[in-house]
Amino acid sequence: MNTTTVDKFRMQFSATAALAFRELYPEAYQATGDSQVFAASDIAAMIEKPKDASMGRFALPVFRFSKLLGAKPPEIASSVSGKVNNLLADSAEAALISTESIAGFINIRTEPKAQAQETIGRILEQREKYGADNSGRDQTVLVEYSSVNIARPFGVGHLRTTILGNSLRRVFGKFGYNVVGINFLGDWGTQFGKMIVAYQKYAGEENTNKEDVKDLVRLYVRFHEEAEKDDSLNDQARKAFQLLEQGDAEMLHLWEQFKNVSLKEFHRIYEILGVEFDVITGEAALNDKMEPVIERLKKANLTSISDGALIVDLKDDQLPPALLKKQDGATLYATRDIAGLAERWEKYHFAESLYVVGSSQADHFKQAFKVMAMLEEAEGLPEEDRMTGKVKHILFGWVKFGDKTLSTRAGKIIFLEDVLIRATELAMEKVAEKSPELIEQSTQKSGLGDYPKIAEDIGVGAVIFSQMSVRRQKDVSFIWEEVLSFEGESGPYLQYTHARLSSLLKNGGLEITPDIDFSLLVGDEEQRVIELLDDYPQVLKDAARDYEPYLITAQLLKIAAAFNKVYQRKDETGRSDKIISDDLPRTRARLALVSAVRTVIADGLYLLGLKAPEKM
RNA sequence: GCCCCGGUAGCUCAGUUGGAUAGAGCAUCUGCCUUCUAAGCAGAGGGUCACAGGUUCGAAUCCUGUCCGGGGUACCA
Repeated sequence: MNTTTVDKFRMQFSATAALAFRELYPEAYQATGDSQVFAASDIAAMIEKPKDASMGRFALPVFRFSKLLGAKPPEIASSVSGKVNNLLADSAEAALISTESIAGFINIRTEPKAQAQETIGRILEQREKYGADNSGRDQTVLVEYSSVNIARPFGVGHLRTTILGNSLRRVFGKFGYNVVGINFLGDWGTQFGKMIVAYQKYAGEENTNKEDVKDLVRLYVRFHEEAEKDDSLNDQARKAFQLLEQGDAEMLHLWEQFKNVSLKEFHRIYEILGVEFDVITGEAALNDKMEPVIERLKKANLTSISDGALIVDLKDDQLPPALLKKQDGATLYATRDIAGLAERWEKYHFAESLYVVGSSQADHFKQAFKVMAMLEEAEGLPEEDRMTGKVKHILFGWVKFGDKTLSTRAGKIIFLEDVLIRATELAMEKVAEKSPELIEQSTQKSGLGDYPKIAEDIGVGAVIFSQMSVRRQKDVSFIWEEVLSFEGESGPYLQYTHARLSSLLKNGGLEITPDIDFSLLVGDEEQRVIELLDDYPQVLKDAARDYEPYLITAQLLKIAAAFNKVYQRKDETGRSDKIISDDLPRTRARLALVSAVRTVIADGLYLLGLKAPEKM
């Protein structure tokens, strides 16, 4: 199991503090025993991070001991802090931590050299495995994401699920899970009836190129316009889908055409985004899986007919019944997701199955999960055979368009590709301005057109970052000037820092080894960087626990900022205090730090789905 | 109506398992490139944490109510 430096020190402090309490307050200790509040493990659990890093590596607030010990918090903090220091002075590991008390808090500092040695040593040894562990071994996690609709545009609205899911897939992989990333395409349903009707009616007069997704989208939009005026079109669409579901050859043929054109297009976009899947399937693949589940539900007496539709009454005032079949007998979205739940459980027996889908579908997933829970209950399955509690809806907010020019064109589709192209164009301008030689040397071209790969990496990085810098639940504002900003908190800022680190290592030209003089890394700025690196493994765990990759984004920004501070530092005379200098031991120590920072930033960028350029 | 989510600096957001003077970025203003990438760094100004009660030694954080915004509310997905 991977432990961090601060964990180790925290345990040492907690054990010593427990002893200090015992010796200082023998009466209270007698009364409560160490199984209550004075056990090292209880104290460890109370430890928190100081508001400001300069106050110490970690802290113990003692307010809650006040009543029990009949003393004021500052007094307790002061005496316990003193006692701990005394006890530590006698121990073998004497000087590794020290404490001081301030207004009810005991602040604990770690000895800088030890902190540096432990953390940097660990990163240099473990490299890209730093922060990884095996806690997920032999367990399968399914992550469903992207799940775009066939024959519809890949719009910016789909960006969030795609980016978020791709990142979660990688984060779980870091912990040794067998992760299965699933792209569950919306390739079935009444919408295809609409497409088919639109195609049959308008393809001729609109001169449609059926190989072009944008043309198909145009037909789809036209259908909705016409249906506004003529509701019978919707009936025709439902009819067409019904025929499709019954296996009508002509309908199937058209459906396959639409599907192939879309898939080709999607793969191109995924390639550009660097998004990967382990399984690409779709609702249509569940066609023969729905009846068996419906049969199970019927057998369990959970179904009923309401207004001519086949439903499951969820016995819940908060949830409407789950519809399995419409009046006309055709299936619905819920039917397919329920069938999918059953199928995936049977196939994978997952530890967790995550659905990365927008918050607007919260009720839909509650319904589907509830249906399965009721079914498992009714069938009396043993606990280990139930998926209940293992399936989760990983919801996220909308992508909002705050930009005025866009909102006035509300309803108009914004193609993701156009966003990516614009970002890449801007990145290219910037590269041309800063490092023109990179464009001249560039041999690899972008999938977006005639752009050098480096411009794509940066532009796409900026777009991905815009989706990964905000908490999941929150709506994210899509504001062109912010998405395309390459300064401050941005993807390119992280990438730039990575390029700078890479460049330093190259210029240094030294082999990076852990046998350096760690006492050369005890400065405040260096220590700040090292502490943030030390926190990284815990951040990864939190990101996995909360399904929140943005935590990684936030940590990388802190690390990059802290490092850039070291990089730009000036000495007393106002000269810049360089990483690489004539002082060989110092250069070696600093390059070891550079190398460790680069390892962590590269790893984090990978987990977020951004490229980590060596130069830019 | 009911249910879910959100409301923190001019803007976009962190901070919400209760803790120490509420933090970043953008924008505005002031500095810093003859040697390691200035896509950077240093600094300034900018706050009724939507509002009102409550719990607590301590509330942006927990509870109750109100207001504002977004979403959902069976035959779309």
